[in-house]
Amino acid sequence: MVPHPKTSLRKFEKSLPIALLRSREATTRLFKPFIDSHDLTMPQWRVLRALAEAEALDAKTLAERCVILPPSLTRIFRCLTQRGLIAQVDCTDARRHMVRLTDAGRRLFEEVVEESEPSYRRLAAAFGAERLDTLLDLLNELRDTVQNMEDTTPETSLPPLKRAANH
Amino acid sequence: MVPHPKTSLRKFEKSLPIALLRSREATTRLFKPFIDSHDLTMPQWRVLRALAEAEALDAKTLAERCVILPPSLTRIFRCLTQRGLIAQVDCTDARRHMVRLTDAGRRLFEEVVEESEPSYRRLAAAFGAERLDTLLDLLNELRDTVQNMEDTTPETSLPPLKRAANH
DNA sequence: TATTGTTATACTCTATAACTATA
DNA sequence: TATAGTTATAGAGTATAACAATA
Repeated sequence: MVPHPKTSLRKFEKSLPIALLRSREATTRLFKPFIDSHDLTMPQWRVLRALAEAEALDAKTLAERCVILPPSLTRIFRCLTQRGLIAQVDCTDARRHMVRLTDAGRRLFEEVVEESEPSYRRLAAAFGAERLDTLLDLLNELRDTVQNMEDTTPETSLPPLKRAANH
Repeated sequence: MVPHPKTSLRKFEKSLPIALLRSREATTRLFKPFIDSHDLTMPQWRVLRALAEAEALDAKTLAERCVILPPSLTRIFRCLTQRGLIAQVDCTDARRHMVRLTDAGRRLFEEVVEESEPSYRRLAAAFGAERLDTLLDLLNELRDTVQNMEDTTPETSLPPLKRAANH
């Protein structure tokens, strides 16, 4: 007898933040070994991935796209630069820290993509390629929806009293 | 002139782990203030939420459902118990740490739910209630799919060489 | 002997404020 | 004056191994 009441799991599974977290945890578990084996952390990998699809990006854009706070990004820049995976790019606005992938960075990126491709294909096959596409669209649209809500909502109708976190 | 190349964002948005992360970040931003204002962290909140829908749960089940590692859960138990929000429950298997919500814990849970309800409704209205439901189903099914893949996949066809993380 | 959970430890990320430099 | 990024700092989560207690 296992004391795991499976009662009323439905409501729990209907929680959006939790469902997102658990799904992410599952997919991360699937792909993280490939990232680990190249001594990369997940945030570092997101930065490489974002840079792989753009000439160069500045810290602010990367922070937003990769969901990394500026202080973390500063450390990641330092680390990836030391490893020769990214390099700074001159920018007309001297305040901006623009970076790009080096050749070594691009090689590493493509290596990881290649290695993880079979797992991705097996997932797409098991889940259904079209459903995966639907899911991705819904996820991106959800994000847009929340952003629009924030943009169009007067401050006063936002949460009660935004206190400092973790305290 | 803003130096944010919007080129080829499509591929980046097609990355499943990243799309999940960014969507979660957006929805978390929406609901976290309500959690913060009651001096709860998100993991603590997940534990309360999971317990709100079950008589009592043991640490292992909570760790799995809430995506929290056992050492973190131990700390969270200690904190929530000190605050009188959860209490230990006797279990026939003395190895298991079973906990339940106290009355105070349930009151707090319902308070948070009530306060965040308007935001949830606005999100459901803006995104579409049915699409939200579709999204939740897809997320839960994705998780199941990954789990099945892991269960049915021979160890040997798994990633190349699972080295220790962060090193 | 296997399972459950706690402790110990190191590292990373999260989050905020304060500061510097540039526009 | 506003913006971009870094530094500083505190705190929490992540992850692993080792240990204790129970089954």
